[in-house]
Amino acid sequence: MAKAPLALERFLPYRLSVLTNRVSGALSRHYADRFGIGIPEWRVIAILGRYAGLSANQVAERSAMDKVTVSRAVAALEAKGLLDRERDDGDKRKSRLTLSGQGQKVYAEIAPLALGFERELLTVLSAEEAGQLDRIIDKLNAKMDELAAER
Amino acid sequence: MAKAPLALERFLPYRLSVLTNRVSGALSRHYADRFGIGIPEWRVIAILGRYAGLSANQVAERSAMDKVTVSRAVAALEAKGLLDRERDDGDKRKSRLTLSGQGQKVYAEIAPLALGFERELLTVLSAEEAGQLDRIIDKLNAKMDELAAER
DNA sequence: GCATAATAGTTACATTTGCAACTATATTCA
DNA sequence: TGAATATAGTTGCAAATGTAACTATTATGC
Repeated sequence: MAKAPLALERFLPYRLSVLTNRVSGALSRHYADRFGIGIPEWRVIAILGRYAGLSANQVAERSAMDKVTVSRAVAALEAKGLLDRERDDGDKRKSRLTLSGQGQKVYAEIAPLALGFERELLTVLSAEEAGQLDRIIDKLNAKMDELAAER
Repeated sequence: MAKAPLALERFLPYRLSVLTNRVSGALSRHYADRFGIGIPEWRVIAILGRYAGLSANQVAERSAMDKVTVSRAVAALEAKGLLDRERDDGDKRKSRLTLSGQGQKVYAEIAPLALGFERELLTVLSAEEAGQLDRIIDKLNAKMDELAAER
């Protein structure tokens, strides 16, 4: 039984990592240049653009970022006047987060830009392949859930 | 024509990023714990394990890391006694990099571990899907080449 | 053959990030 | 009730990373 040698350039985690870095890098350059916004901030905006009034923790859950990252992104957005924080009356530990008028304007500009980038990226895949990729990512994520649960 | 809303959890760059972080994180925990080695160092080991005697720049090319990252990883590995640096006679700017005996031992331990992780991950995909994923990654990378060339 | 440009690699600095410890508030249950 | 525990969010500190500037060496063009 021949042992497969480790060829980094064929190694899936490596390949994923390289592709992801290139994609995220290219995308974030778009809005970093134009809006002075980093990836975590952009994710918070994307979440709040769709679901206004979430707490920081809820944003963290939906964005797969940890709460420290979210906390800092929220603080940065607030400082830039893109986000409003309103203390929750029922539970004073929480805040309701919403995009300010400015924030909504930024969202309205970035969202199409991001979707356009995605569309452009997907031009190299057939509709079938795009569907395959989607399912495959879901499956791999499910596997990661399983592995994470084991420990 | 209805405009697709931006749902972060369906947005490809985001999905790739989340999956990749989880995969890389899980994998690197394996060898970080056991060998006190980070991702860049592991990549250098993987490359040199297969192609001994490359220069730092050649390692950078093959590993898709920039030369600063490689430089630091090489320095760290040398400090740990896992790597030998030998000044090139023809061109004194370069060095030939090789794994030391120790380094080869680490390589011999990590490589199967990494391949085992990959195999485990791929258990959730059919052979067909694994092939699809491979091709899709290649296509997306090609697209990124194209986009990078444009600017 | 010498000034200029290119290349290999390193260093410095600023930014990002992640973990752990912390504050403040809320919940649990004896 | 009130002591112990949990949760929301922040802060501090250390490590990782990227960009730009730097050194040393080699290649190029006039």
